Amino acid sequence: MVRKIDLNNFQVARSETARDINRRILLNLIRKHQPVSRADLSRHSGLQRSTVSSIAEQLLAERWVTEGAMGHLPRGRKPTFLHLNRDRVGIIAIDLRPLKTTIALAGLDNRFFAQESIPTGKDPVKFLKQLGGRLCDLMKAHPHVCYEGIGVALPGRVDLSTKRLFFAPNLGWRDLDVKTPLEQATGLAVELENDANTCALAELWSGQHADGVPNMLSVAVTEGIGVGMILNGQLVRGSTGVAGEFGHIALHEDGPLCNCGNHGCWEVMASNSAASRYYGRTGSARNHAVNGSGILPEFQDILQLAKQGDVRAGEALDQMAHHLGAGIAILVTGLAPEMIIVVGEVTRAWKRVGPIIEKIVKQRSVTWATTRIIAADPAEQTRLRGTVALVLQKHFGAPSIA
Amino acid sequence: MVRKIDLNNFQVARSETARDINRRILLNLIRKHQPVSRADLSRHSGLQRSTVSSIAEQLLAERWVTEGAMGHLPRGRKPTFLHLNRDRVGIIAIDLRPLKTTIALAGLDNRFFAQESIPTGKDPVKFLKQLGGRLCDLMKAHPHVCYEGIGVALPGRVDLSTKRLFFAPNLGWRDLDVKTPLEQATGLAVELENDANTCALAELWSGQHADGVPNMLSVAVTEGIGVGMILNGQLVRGSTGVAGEFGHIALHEDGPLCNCGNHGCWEVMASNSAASRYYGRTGSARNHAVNGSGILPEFQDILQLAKQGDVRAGEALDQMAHHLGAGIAILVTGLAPEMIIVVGEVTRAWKRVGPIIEKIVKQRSVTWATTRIIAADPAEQTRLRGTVALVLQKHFGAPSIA
DNA sequence: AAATATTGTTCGGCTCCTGAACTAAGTCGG
DNA sequence: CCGACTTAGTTCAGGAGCCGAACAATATTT
Repeated sequence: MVRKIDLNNFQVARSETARDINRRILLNLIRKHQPVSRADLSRHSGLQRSTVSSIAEQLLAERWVTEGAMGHLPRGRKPTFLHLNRDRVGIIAIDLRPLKTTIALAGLDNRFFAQESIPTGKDPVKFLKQLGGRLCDLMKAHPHVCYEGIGVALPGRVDLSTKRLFFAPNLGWRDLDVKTPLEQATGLAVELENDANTCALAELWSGQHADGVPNMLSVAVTEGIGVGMILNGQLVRGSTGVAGEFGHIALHEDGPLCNCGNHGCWEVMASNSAASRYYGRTGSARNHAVNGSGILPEFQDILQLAKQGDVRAGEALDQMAHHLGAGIAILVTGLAPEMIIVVGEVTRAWKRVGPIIEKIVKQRSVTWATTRIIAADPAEQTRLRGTVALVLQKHFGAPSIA
Repeated sequence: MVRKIDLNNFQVARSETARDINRRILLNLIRKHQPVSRADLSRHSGLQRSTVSSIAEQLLAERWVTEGAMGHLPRGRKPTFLHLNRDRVGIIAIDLRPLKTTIALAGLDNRFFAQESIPTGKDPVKFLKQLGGRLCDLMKAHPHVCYEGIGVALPGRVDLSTKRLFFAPNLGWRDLDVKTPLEQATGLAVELENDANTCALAELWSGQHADGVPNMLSVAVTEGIGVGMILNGQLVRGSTGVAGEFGHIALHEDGPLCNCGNHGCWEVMASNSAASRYYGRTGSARNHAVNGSGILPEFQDILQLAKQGDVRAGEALDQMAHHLGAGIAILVTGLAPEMIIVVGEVTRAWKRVGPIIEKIVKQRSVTWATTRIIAADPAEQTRLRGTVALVLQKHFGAPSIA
């Protein structure tokens, strides 16, 4: 895929550029093949053994990698293995959701060695102050970590240039600076990203299905629907950062009214809230409240009921799945990714929902054969892992050249 | 935009890599600012004057650029201007459309200095043989050109790995090797690309509106609808090369039957053929044939009639525009490009069609403000210019690194 | 013990960028 | 008319970094 050089924003190559490029390649190869010897790296990369040694020396000095045990070969000198230095960096991952906010501390190996959740406050300024305090506590509790940065997943789109949150519909927050308060509280660089985008990043950088997959989409289903797009191996954010709002494309012009002002948007037809609505309507009674908190049941309850064999709940899920499939069919037809990963509570009923989606997509998309549709494992904490990837990208991503 | 390094397909940096990168940057700067002095290039690029001189020397030796007239400054030594060597390369551009195939010979400056059209034959093998013969004639007629390659725009998608044409619905060609016969006839490298993609490339590389626009879509409206996507400054081809088939997303589940087997696809609702159908239906008479060749009038005739004030023709165009807008609204909402360029005969009635599209998009897309919708100038031969860009990309595109 | 295989290091040679010094060629002010 | 100043372009030493060959280290096999 040839890219046009952006003459308004490019980097010329300096003497050190080659080293930067090769360093990143080796870092990625070590990440993939660890533990791995210098000689193996040379073979994998095509670089000379001498060059690999030189770069390895630097990486060791910078503590990105460590030398490990000796290997064993049928003949010849034993290789010394290199692997990523797990303790080198700490990344603070934050998943800010409408109800609760999760904070975690991750190492280079994408494993979390601390995690806590707090309820998300309504007042953004107050809450960000509280969150900043929590982060300081976390850092004080782990003083020997070399902190690399903070990644935040937000339930809304982030302005590419100002780095402010445009609008988070389910929080009611608008044009908010999330970055500065957290940076001032912690002294670390903060990277913001839309939650659907972080899901896609998570799958790209640490997914099980994503090896060598340059085109993949995440479909994040909650109260709304957001899509994260990885195309040609990179996140697509569109003009100002608002790409991915497929949740607001019109599926049925005469459908229910959406918050956005239009009728029959995908997320009105296929989100968790839609399922709640379907449940309310299927029977005759409208206020069959389950948890007593409102007129319509929470989506969690519908999942629970369906599992227990409740027919109405099951049918609500089926309807939701049908419309999810209709939207995904559009994505498959238009973008033909190798993979689409569905994220959200709905995956807990994947045995029921998955086949319906598959069926609709096969029916409606000419190009269905090119795309695998996969449910994200809820245990994998896709959002959180994505924010880690967001921070690690800086070191492991392709260098920004030309 | 950080890209993940593809460990199955990467290039390490060698000593010459820096030169390759900087050479491409300078080549692009010369293209943009020509005529331009070495000193100016140094300022634009940030490279040392000595480095610029060294690279310029190479480019002169390779005849990519030539030294032109002296400039004039209020003070100091006169600069010698550099500009692209227009005569350096010849690119053969081929636009293969269902009815006619256009062949042109272009220089580095995107200007065509020879052009001819032949009717497209029904038998692909026979036709490709004939086309190859024509190409040889063209090359013989211009023997002093240094031929760089052949770019072909096809009315169908091309398999990324096999480079074969998957399927061209309006030609009825299926799984066809277009590349080999043309390469054998001419001895030149042949690049194939879908016509919607070439339109997008044309706008990216030689468009008037595309300066510094990394995200843009082309919507190619003919008997069907194809979309070409430039995202993050590069063509998105999807899994096997079939991305962009937005023409086959379902707009109305109960709409007319499409060739693809589904109902209410965008291209059934908004293509040239759709307008012909609307024309036939608006009045009571169905076979109001205009050219006498069939039951429905050609789209050309509808445009003509509408221009002459025919109400039915105008209403058919309005309907078509309405549905074009509905599809474009989906693209704007989901991909939020800076720009969408509409290509096809329909742009000849843009004064009528454009405002309707704008209106629908504003109504339906939350993100409409981020996107300009523009009609391609038919005189600019977007398809042909795109195939030239396809070939030139190899030299002017960002280097494939890491 | 010698031959062979494999890992990892050292070093000269090459490419290429930087930056300072230098040459070339113009304007301007006295 | 001439020297001061300015800008364009070239030359050259110095340093970063890759390559490739030679070499040292270490293991197995004969």
